[in-house]
Amino acid sequence: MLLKDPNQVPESRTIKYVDVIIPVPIPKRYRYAIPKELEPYVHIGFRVVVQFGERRLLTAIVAEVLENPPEHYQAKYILDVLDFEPTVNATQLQLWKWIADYYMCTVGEVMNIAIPSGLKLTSTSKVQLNPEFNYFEHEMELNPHEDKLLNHLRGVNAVPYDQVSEILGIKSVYQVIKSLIKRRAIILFEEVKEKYKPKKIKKIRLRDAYLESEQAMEELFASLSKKTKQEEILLKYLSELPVLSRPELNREGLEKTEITHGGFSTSSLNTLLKNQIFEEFEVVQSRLDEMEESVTVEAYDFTLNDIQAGALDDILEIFKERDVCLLHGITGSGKTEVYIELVKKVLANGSQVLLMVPEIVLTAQMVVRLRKVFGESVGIYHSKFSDNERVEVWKGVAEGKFPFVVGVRSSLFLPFDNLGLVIVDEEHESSYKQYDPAPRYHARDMAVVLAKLHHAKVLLGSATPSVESYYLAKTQKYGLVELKQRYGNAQLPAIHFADIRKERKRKTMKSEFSSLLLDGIKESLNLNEQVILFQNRRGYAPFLTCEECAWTPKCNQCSVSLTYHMYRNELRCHYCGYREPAPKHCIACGSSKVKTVGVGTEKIEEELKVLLPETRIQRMDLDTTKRKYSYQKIISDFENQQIDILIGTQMVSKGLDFDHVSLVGVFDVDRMIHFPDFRSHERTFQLITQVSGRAGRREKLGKVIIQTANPNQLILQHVFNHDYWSFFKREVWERKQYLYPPFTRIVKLSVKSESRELTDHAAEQLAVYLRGRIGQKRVLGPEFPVIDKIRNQYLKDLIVKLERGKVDLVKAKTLIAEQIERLRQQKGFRKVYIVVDVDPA
DNA sequence: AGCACGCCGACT
DNA sequence: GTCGGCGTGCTC
Repeated sequence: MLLKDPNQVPESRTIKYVDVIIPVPIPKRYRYAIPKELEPYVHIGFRVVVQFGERRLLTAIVAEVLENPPEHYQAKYILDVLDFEPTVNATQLQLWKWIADYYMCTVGEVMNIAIPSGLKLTSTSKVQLNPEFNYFEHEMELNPHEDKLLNHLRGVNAVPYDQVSEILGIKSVYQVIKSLIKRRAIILFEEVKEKYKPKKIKKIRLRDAYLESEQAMEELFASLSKKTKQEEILLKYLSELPVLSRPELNREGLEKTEITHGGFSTSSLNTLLKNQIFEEFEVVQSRLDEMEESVTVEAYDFTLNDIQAGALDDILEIFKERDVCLLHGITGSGKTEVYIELVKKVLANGSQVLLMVPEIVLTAQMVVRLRKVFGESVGIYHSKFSDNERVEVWKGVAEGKFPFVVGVRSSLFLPFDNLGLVIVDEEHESSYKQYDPAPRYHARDMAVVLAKLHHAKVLLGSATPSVESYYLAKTQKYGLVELKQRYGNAQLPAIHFADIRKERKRKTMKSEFSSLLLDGIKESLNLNEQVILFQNRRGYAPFLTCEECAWTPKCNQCSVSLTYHMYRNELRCHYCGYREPAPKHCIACGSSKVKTVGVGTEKIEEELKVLLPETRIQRMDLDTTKRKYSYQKIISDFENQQIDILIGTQMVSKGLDFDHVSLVGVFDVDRMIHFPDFRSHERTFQLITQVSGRAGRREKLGKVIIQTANPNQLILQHVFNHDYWSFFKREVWERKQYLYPPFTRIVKLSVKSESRELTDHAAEQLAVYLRGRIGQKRVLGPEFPVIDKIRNQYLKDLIVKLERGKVDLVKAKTLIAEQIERLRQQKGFRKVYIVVDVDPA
């Protein structure tokens, strides 16, 4: 690619300009000039290459084309245009802007996560010897570094800029390079390359000449009669592809690997190619099909039952008047089928559909199902996809190949141009909220915004709707449809509580297992049924402690204890990833009485292996599912009853349907209930209800055993009765009392720095500013969070509560931003970083 | 964010 | 004196 000098003076009178979005967290607008010859090719949404600062090249998106030059500076020129079609359409740009404003970040930050990095360019500076430079004439003027670099460059083509410091063995090389450029000894240039490469497969086919007549083919065979290897290859080709009877198949050709992997000689094939009997060609192949190849699922035939059909009608009716509808359907009520019918209808109208699902629900199970119904028109957007795969989905959506997309959070940003419907499944899931990096957006809420931009409808689905969404439905902002019966009239599972306080007193506990739960497990196993155990904490134990001196290993960089992981016998920090071997003796006093405290999935697994030695047990948590397909492997093993008991974290609670699970056991609910967060009750209700939903299918009644120190807690009673409504009423009452969402909007500000004192001072100062401008009562804190140091950054939080309907949100956010700016202007607080999280999860 | 510049201590 | 560390300011 030829790059032009950005500072070159324009030859012509009228120049156009562009304002661009650059992938950088700077809130300013940047305006560039368009060179005359590129002018016809520059349009809104196109990618252009711009120089930003002295050394950086960036991929920018054209946000606006303008007639007038900037007033106070000389604009640089755009260096190149990368597209013939817009990469980003106008609606996407509107969404980006909306998100940047609402979540208080820059459009550049939105761009950064919105487009796959394969659509961005990498710019790597390279240094090269100037061929016109005569080394020997100037040898004496050079300092040792300059001399060393030039000598190195004489042997090679070009060297990446970052390698220069290695070559010279010094850190700051810029002076050396600058001086050499001045002497015209070297050239510094930027090499720009498109990162996305389509996957190509090599194919071969017969030259057409041989298919034109039987005679040609006979002559070919005759010429090969003594060349056995080559003849074999020809025969193989003809047997795989009957081109003699159907010559049109020759266009398709055969994959080269089919020949070479079939034990045929590569060199013979090469000879055939060289002698112009075969020809080689390449086709672009999609990477997207690999995921499903291993999975088989029976045909997915269904008809909606009366209740589902009724729900569908209700939804359609609601959509006549409202844009958003909440589908509250208890677990197992068959929401997915309702979605599918709805999607069919919208697609038939010629509109696009986006179905959003939380990360872990999007498994091969679901994908294969949807493929069965919608075939090639479904695009899948999963977070475990490589960047190249993402680019393929992106392009597929843009080209209209995928009118229907199933995807995670970030699929919101795909280049839809005609959305008719967005479905957000498991709408309550907190994984729809992105925390790091900015934009800290909520995909469910942004789905509503996206749909509005497209004049499309939104269906939110959940068995346990978020309090916010259900409140909006109950106050008539959203439509509401409820599915209160399980599909096929199955019953909701029966909930039992194992009172571990009583069992401990009676000494009927076997380590972490109550007798009620253990007997339940045995009973299920005896009936050849499966069991799911839920413990929402990975590792073996959350910490170690010395019985003699109470010493506990802590993370150096974070204010947490280290979690003990048995399978590697190491201690790990779940916040920064630090690992070290587990100590045999107390580091403080040398005692060997180091004990684990608390319970994680690993410990449950280990104890169970001792209690039930013959049983096939599998653990499913972050540690066992890191590889791309390991999650699916576990799921399919469990489905095929290769596993009797599945122990896991939240992962086991989501969206999966198993036919033979009769019992679900839940550990440690009390910790969940008493977690210090205004959403802890909501989370507990959702999590237990979701995981309970895995128990029992069709005619079989499932059973759930929850271990708790106090079965009388109100929230557990709501769970016991499967009573969402009572849970909701109580929760709404509390939130109204204490001014939490949906009655307020929360903006959380986290102050971060390398020193506790600095963080503390900055947070206190910020609180003063905010109270002065926003109002005393609206600002809570600052408070040190429970974990007040992560990766050597000290944290202190402030909460701003803005009453719904009373406070002008836009104004309030502007005020908040101004106070942050005001703080950052102070010399002493330059090293303080403030994270703004709007609507924190 | 990244990158350059400038000012400072600490080494040949 | 130069090297590299860190604080500061700018990027069209």
